[in-house]
Amino acid sequence: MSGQEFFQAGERVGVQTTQPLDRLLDYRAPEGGCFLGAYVEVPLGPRKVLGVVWGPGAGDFDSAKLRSVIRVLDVAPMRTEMRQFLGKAADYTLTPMPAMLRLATRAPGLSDPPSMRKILRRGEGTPDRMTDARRRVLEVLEQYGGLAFTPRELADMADVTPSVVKGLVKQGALREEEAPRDTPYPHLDPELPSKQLTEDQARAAAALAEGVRSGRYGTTLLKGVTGSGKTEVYLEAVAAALRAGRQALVLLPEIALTAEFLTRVEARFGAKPAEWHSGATMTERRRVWKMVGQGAAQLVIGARSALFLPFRDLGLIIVDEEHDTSYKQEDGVLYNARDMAVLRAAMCSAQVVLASATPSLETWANAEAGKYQRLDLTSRFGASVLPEMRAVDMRSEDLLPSTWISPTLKQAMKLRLERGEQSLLFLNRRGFAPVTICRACGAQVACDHCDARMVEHRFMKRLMCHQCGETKPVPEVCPSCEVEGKMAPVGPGIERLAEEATSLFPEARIAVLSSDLFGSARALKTRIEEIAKGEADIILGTQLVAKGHNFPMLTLVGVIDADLGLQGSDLRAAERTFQLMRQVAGRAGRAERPGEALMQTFQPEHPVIRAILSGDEESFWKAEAAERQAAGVPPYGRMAGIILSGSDLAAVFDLGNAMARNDGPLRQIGAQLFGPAPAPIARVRGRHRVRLLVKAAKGAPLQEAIARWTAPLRLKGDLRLSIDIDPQSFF
DNA sequence: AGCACGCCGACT
DNA sequence: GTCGGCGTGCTC
Repeated sequence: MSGQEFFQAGERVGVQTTQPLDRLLDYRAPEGGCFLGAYVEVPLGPRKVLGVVWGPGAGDFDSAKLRSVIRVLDVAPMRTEMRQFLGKAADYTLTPMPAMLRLATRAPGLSDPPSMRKILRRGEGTPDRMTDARRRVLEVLEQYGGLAFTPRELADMADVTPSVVKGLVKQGALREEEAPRDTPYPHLDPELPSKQLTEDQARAAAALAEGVRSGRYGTTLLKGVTGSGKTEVYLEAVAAALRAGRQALVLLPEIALTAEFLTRVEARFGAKPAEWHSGATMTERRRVWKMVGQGAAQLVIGARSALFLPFRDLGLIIVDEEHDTSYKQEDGVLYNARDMAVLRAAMCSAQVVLASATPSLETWANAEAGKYQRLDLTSRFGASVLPEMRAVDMRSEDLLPSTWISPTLKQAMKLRLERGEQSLLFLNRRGFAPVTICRACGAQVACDHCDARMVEHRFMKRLMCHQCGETKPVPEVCPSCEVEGKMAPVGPGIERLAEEATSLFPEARIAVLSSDLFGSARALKTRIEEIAKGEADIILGTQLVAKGHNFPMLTLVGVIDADLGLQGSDLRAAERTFQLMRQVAGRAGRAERPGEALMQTFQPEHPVIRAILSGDEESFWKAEAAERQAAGVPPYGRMAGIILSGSDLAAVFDLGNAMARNDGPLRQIGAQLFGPAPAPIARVRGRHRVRLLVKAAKGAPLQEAIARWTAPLRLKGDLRLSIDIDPQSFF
């Protein structure tokens, strides 16, 4: 490895492009030369493509055919640590480098010259007639000293029409200038007063700040129940990073949570940070990407893809709600943002904080093994006890068919209504009914494109496939036996539960929180705020409600089906159920009122249910860890999923069988191979899916073996293969 | 990823 | 004869 940082014009450079070529291509450095890591535009066949100067050229390509870099883009070169990070992430996830590079260059207009806009400053001239409106405009400029504004901003601030501003320009009282459109983010001030921290919080904050000051890599599990003030604590770690002049990144699992979070950041640091998520506009994304690279964005709040932003000096990554399953990217490049955060931090000597009330077993085990530091926040504001948690044994409850609220739960809800308090019912099933069945022949309505059953959504009067989004009307006639009027909804969905709650408590104000009932994150946020203010008596929610909202009037949580997720072959089912219930249960009694959590279950003696009710988390984790260790599954073993797909089922299976026969590389590392078997969702959008599962010992070189195993394959026709290292979901 | 090249079946 | 299907290979 040469330590060369700059390449003279005409020198050979190796360029990594975003095109799916799994190797570097040699080019000549452009006129004026280029730096290592420069983002460049290069000719490839008849096209111009985006690339990054990855190193010196290999020199194995005919000089006569060598072409030149077209131009160097006007952005900071990619840092060495970023190239290393992308390389390691590619190796780990078995993702081709170009796909990795595409993740890191997801900024619109990257190759465009910096976009300019018109701004106005105070000019030399004085207007011939000084009107009231004109005076106001000039006063605004005076007030802000040397600052300049766009005509629009200036007109708004002075409360005049744009024509007044235009007039002043004509008179020479205002001067027009061209300035870059992408401007630095406002300065964040870590010295503004923080919230008063409890002793517990202050101790944790100090420990995190010390880690940040060390300037070294380190990962900390910050564990604290809902309401223990995790956010306040890790914002102090952010403050420490800002003081050290380094950048910080906060990853949030859900876009819906960012708005509330931005307000808290503003309160602590005096300005809003940069925001990175799929909902942001093109202009905003480009600004974030460029400013992050220049160090002109000190703090970024973002979704998992923010990990691939070109930070100039990243000193801290917070992964909030680290156990959240949405950190796992499930299509395209398959990666887990939590693990990639740790990798990235290791590459740039940053600290990672994994915050959660209910950490994933992986994180818990890493802390247990001493690989991560662990900080516990135990005290809560107000009442310092967990809610009272009880199981409702559904075997002895007297329930009418097609109803799901037990008399015990109903009684508890009635009490809350009388006291003017809120109840929350949790059911992780969207729609009205999960299954539509024919009472004549027993057939279930399935999606025409996938094998998933279709879910009735009564509010839109249609059936919907939660796999592909396909909808169709509820059939009058059975598609299978053609008998009329026998189609019936079976099982509970959140909408149906709402119907039941309405009939039980006709006077109550009922709010339903389900992702498909809201058009935008904003609408959802507004509704959540209304509910927090007390504008609902009964809240019905899916997964959404388990995500850390504060409802002060809430004193009862009812889990409609605690058994959902306990059964099934997913190795993380028990963990998920545990996390979900703990988190939902944590909602109750956040303010002073004592809370109660009721779990409806048909198996109250199940170890998971018992562990949750006992309130002893450590014993749950230890039991679950022992079970996983015995089974040799993550985090005590390694797994990878191989999904094969294609339109011809037989061809997909043939490929799977051929792969299973030629599993030499896997056997060499002592790995086991399961399948091929139809993937749990065996058909998606008309494509058949077959799954192979690889299981290996913890220390085994799994990626290397899979790479050797799959490398010789030539995929014919529309066959596709995707590799999922550390699969999260088995669906 | 695109795009050209090329080798076979179905037409003018 | 030639148009066009898409399988195979190349791009510095």
